[in-house]
Amino acid sequence: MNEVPITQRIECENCPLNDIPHLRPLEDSQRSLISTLKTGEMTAPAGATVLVEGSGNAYLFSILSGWGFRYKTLDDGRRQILNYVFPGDVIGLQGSLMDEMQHSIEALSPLVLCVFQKTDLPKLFSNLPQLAYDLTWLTAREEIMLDEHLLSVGQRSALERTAYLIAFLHQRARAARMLEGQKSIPVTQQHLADTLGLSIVHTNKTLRRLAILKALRWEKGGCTVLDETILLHISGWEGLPALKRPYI
Amino acid sequence: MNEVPITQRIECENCPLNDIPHLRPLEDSQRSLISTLKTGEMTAPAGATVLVEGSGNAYLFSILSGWGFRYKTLDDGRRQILNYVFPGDVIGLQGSLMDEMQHSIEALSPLVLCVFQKTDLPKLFSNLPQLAYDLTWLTAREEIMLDEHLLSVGQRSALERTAYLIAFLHQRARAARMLEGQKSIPVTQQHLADTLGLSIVHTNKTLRRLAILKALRWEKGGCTVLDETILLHISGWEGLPALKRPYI
DNA sequence: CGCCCGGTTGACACACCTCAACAAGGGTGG
DNA sequence: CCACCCTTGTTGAGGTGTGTCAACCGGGCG
Repeated sequence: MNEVPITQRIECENCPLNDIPHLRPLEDSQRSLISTLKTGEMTAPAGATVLVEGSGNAYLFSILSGWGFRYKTLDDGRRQILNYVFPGDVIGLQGSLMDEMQHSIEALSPLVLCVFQKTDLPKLFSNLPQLAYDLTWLTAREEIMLDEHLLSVGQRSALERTAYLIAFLHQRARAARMLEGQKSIPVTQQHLADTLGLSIVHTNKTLRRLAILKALRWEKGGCTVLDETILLHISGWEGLPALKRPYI
Repeated sequence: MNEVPITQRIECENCPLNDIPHLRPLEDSQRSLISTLKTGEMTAPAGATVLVEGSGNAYLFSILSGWGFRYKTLDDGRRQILNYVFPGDVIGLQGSLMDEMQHSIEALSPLVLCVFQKTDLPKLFSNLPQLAYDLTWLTAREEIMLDEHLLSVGQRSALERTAYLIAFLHQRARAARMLEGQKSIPVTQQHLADTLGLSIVHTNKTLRRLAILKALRWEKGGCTVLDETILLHISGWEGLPALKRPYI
């Protein structure tokens, strides 16, 4: 499933990321430089494993469309979902900077990925300092999200934690314009449980409490946020900083 | 306590970091360039808060000596320790890249910090691509550690988690040459509890179990690892990748 | 039709939390 | 020098949040 043919189809001028208001627009000169680095595209169906822990993959990807998640597993199968990935996110950087990936990535919905060669990374730092800066910015932003997840799993109760997670996914998805047309967040309760560090049964009961509070509605294969204010209030989370983020 | 006088005392050629074998040595040209960016030094006594969540600090620091930790708190006082910082680590990058810090940093032992101006960061990316690359490398490494912490807090049992944390601190401290002369890890059980997401009482009982297994010994104000193999075995952790890491 | 997957619910178990009391230092002030 | 307090660590008893087990439901799909 990692062997999907790589072909270039979308030109960078028509990149779907250009239309997402949450992303800081690229200058034309930057875009043309990026387009020289772009190797091609890759698609992955929902449920596919895009990157595998322990592998030393040769590519760096930027997500053009779709949902996915990063995770690690223990030997006996316990799985921790670390974070979710959205259009504009860069994945595979670990495999490019270090020798191998320390986590895996799986598609939640069909993914379209923009492919770069990991060997171009030093070139990017030498020739495109602004893009290198953006890349570091994105990595620092990932750290901010992980910090909040860790605070959540370590200190918040099941109800607080679940409210936080749903609000987090809602904010990120909305920023990426992925909830237009009443679309819901495409996760199973097992995904949420593995993110929260809770059992699936308790996750279910906690979600029902939030549904009774009219904070969300569970639909087949996903959930829809009805009242983000309640979720933020329950979790005591302030929400993501409203920064225009760069992309590559 | 954030107002310790800033003065330059140590020349970069005599930087204590040069002597730590775990760090990839700088080339002379790099070191001289860094020395032009170095603004001075700052010291902080044990227990001092070096950086505060929500502040937009003007500096970027590299740790020359001492132990510290990063943490976040909830409104009602619950605290989650996110990670520990060691000599060679860079802190304050969030305040430099974004508007403000999303976490605080406190000194566990007296800290000596090397101070850089945050406004020099774009200059560093433009003029010193290798150092910018190293900075990104360090950020990616921080992400790897956070991923493992999250896996730990989310999925591992109290015993597994505690074993992991002690082994982790031991490996990092040893790499930084901070355990020479029978020195122990200078944390209280409250620190460990706040890292593990456990109560202090249960942390105490779990540490005693590990002590009975002869994996560690608790001493006044810290712990000493007696048998790292046991800790790794209990936690099912493979240890930190043995990479020579860069520093700035 | 029948199977499988995802979601729901109740009963019960247990890992971990809270409360509480105490011990051993270390620091400080008289 | 002692007296006192505060911090840190230790231990027991009992409570609870969350896990485990198990049964069932509905829909999608072969």
